[in-house]
Amino acid sequence: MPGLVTGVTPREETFTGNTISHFILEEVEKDIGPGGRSEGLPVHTRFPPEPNGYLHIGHAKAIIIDFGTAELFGGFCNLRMDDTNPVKEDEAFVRAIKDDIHWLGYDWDDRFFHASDYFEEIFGFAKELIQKGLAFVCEQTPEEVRESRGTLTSPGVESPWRNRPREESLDLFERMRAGEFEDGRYTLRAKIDMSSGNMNLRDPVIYRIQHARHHQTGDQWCIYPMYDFAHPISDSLEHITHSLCSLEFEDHRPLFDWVIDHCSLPVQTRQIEFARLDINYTVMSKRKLRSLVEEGLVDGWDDPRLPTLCGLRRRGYTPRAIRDFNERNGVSKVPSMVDIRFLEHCLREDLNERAPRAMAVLDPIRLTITNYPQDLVETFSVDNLPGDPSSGKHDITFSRHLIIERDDFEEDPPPKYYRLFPANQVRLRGSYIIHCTGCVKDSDGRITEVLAEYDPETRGGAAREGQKIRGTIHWLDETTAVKAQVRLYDNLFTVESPDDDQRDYHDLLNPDSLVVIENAYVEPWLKEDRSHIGYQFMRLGYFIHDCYETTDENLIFNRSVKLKDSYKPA
RNA sequence: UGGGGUGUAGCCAAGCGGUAAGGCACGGGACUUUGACUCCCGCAUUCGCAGGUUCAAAUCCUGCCAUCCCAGCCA
Repeated sequence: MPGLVTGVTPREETFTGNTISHFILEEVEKDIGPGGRSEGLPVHTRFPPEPNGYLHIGHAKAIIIDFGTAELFGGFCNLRMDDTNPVKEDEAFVRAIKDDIHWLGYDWDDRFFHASDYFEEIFGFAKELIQKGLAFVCEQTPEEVRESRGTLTSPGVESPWRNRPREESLDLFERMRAGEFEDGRYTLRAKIDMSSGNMNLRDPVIYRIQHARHHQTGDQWCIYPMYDFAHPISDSLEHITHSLCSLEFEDHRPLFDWVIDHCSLPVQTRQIEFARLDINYTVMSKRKLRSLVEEGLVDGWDDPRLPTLCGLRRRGYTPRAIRDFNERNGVSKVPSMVDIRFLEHCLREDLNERAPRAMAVLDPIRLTITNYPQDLVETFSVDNLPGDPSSGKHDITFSRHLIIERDDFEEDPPPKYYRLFPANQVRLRGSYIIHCTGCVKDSDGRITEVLAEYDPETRGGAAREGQKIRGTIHWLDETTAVKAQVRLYDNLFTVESPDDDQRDYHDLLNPDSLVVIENAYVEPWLKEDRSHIGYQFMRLGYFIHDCYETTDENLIFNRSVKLKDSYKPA
């Protein structure tokens, strides 16, 4: 089944040829050079998703930076599940996360890890801190912690337990692990600086009691380390030289460094932050995506309107287009909002080069060639990619009754309209040049049929000597066309940044984000053919078989992206 | 007198003391058996603002302004 998971997308499918250069690469270069902090070490990065949701295109940026940087320097990139909070996470997401990364064309070989693999070590480093007098077991309630932390502009107050004897903290910490206390009774806190301007340094909690079953470690633990403690340790234990993450972790870096400095760790991992990807007319937050799915406003996590990787895949986006998009966007620290039209451009650019061409009619009207023999059926062979015989060929049939697009005919055309209208000539792509002789209407005045005559001299669509044909339209043979359902997708939201909008986001949803066309028609070879990158339906856009619902008998196509269209009625 | 970031075109983004790359979008034209593609042309006398240093400043200095992130026992 196309579109379903099939392993790592091969290199040639994702190759972009872009030259990549940005500030992170420059920093890494310095770090591994003479006198650098990672001198002599192989560049080693990691992609650390929390297994609590599906990956979206924002994660793709991180993946491309993490794996891409390692690749550029001939190093390694690990995949690590950041699973330090058992109540929020689930093994079920792991499979999907791996599939999406593989689909993007990256692989981690045997370097798949969990932060939970290091729980024992992390516990040990916590004890080291206690022994060094750099951590203590605190008995403050969550409310007390909050109150004594101070505010952004005023310093906090030290916990009364801050100077508890090390032996006492050590004993309590061991008993926390042993399960002697209920959730929330104690925490382990780093002893740093309650008056720091950086809230992260005001004696942060680094361990909490949580009697919850962990999807990896089961009931082995009832205390779990916090991200700020577990992350630098996991990185260093994996010999990660560069821990690349998004901007909101910038003020966690002093804490990251503190942990690296005070625990006996093997590698001085360096954290470097970059701006996360944001795209207009959509939402990227896990919370918003989840609510769209759970409220049934979209059709699951892989709804083609969503920016999730599984959604984009189903929509017909290619890994190459997504990589190209990210590489061309660049990496910086400027909080940015990228125009979705650039994403679409990258997809078109990829598909234009390799998507087979076919004809489809979305809004059909009959075209009768009045001077064409009643029972004749001709067959034309056309290139899958016009002008590129190596792309293969497929047959199309021609007969007296054809199907064309309703808006390719105008009884009374506006200026500069050069499709079909009475007395005008037009080419039916790949077959004949015809001239329009009129149309038939029903009693309501609605056009039911367009009439034309063909020129037998123009077989194949070639114009006569000196003849200029301005318009070429797509068509199907009524006798062979196959009915299909076509799903037209558009932006999910009507405003550029649903996130900054005051209004309820339900009111910002685009009512036309999905338009289902039940009786479209396509060429018959699409019943059997399954291009994994989809097709260009000429003059309409790029479309792909819906990977889950299409069958040989019941064709369903998703529109990946429209073709550009410079036609603007005067 | 909190801390940490960021300001170059409508949107991304190069630039690293020598006189504003590139892409998207947009406008115009050529070509065209897809109003697609391709190809031309146009699109910042100016880099958040104000001073200063310099022969020379988007790049260095000072001040100001705007904007984003941080007060989970989330990541």
